Amino acid sequence: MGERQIIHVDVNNAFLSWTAVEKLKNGEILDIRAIPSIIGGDEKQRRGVVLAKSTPAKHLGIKTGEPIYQARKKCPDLKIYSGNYECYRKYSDALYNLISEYTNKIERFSIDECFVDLTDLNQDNLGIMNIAKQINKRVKQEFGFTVNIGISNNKLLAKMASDFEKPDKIHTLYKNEIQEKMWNLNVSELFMVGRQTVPKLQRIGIDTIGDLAKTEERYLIRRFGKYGRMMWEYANGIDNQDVEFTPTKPKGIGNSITLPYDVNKLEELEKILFKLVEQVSYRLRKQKMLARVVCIKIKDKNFQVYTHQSRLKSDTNCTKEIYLLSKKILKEMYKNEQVRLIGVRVDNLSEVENSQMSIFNFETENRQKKIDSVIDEIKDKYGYNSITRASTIKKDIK
DNA sequence: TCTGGGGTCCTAGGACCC
DNA sequence: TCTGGGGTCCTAGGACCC
Repeated sequence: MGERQIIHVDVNNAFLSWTAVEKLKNGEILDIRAIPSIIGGDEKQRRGVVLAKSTPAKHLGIKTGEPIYQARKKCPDLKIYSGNYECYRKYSDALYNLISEYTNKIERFSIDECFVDLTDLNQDNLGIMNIAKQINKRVKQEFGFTVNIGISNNKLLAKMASDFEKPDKIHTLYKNEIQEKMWNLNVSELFMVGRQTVPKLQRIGIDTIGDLAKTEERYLIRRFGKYGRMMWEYANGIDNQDVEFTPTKPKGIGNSITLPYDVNKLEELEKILFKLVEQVSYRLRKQKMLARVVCIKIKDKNFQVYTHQSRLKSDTNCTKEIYLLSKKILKEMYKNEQVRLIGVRVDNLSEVENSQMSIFNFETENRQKKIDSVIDEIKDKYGYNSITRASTIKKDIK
């Protein structure tokens, strides 16, 4: 069995670039990629974090995920734009369709990243490089945004390679290049080594990816468990995971919201919770899936997060049933704190086909099912917000 | 006007069973 | 009668990713 040929395609500053392209298409003169600018959430709604930044903004030290007010301190005349998920979806699909012309073995890793297995094309390294160049060039010409492409024989190395110098670059990271191109990097650059782990590694004398690679594997396993093994393998460029090109079913579906102001009334939280449940169960039905576990998350005004979960009596995707359990969990866990964020997620999902309906609530479930499907149809036809349950209309939040 | 939202995976501890 | 040990399931929390 020969080596696989895998590339990782990563859109440069995706949300920001896509917004820039859309603006240019709509006749604006200014290319926001050329000035210090960010895509950010709504500060009035208390969602003011940096979601994407331009290269000039990056050079001023602005980081993704940081509060906008902090970014503004670094650059007082920073231009801030809001996001538009539908627009992102459009460009993401366009990119995906372009790559589909080469192979269908594409794993959509996120809205702006994908892995592509090009092994079946029977190309040597040079041939793969030429395909990468073609994709890179075509995306730029046909859509107006740029991508980085990483090339290697497994996903991890391809992803690491696409993260090298940006934007609009192609890099290889074959096994024989690991030492030269990857080992000198700071260990924080390694995929899956995050903020919490870096200081732990530094404390035991590991600063670079090379340091990690040369550390005894058994020692890392003893210290970090499974995660230690993974880090060691990644540092050594070992990764056997396949490109998952058949879309996989979700393991869980959640919806949470940071509230514009802190809330400490149970009835008010319940109303918000209903909206969240309505959306979660709608998406669950769209996936033709059933849930077994409901989990409620609360973040209080001090950013303390806690969760409580409970099992449903039987698998369901019925809005009312999921809501009734959600409400019960919330009531049990709620200690009258000031709530900043509330969320609900369903877990332990299964496909609708292999489900059993509980005999005991067959009748009520049947009636609820009809209500759900009628509401779903209206939502599909006239838009998600065209209809909601009467109880939530009466006293709208806010 | 200070810190989003959607995911996946892992771990630790307790309950329970044989 | 001073109290093993393996296994599974469940819950809460936390790490990481984009």
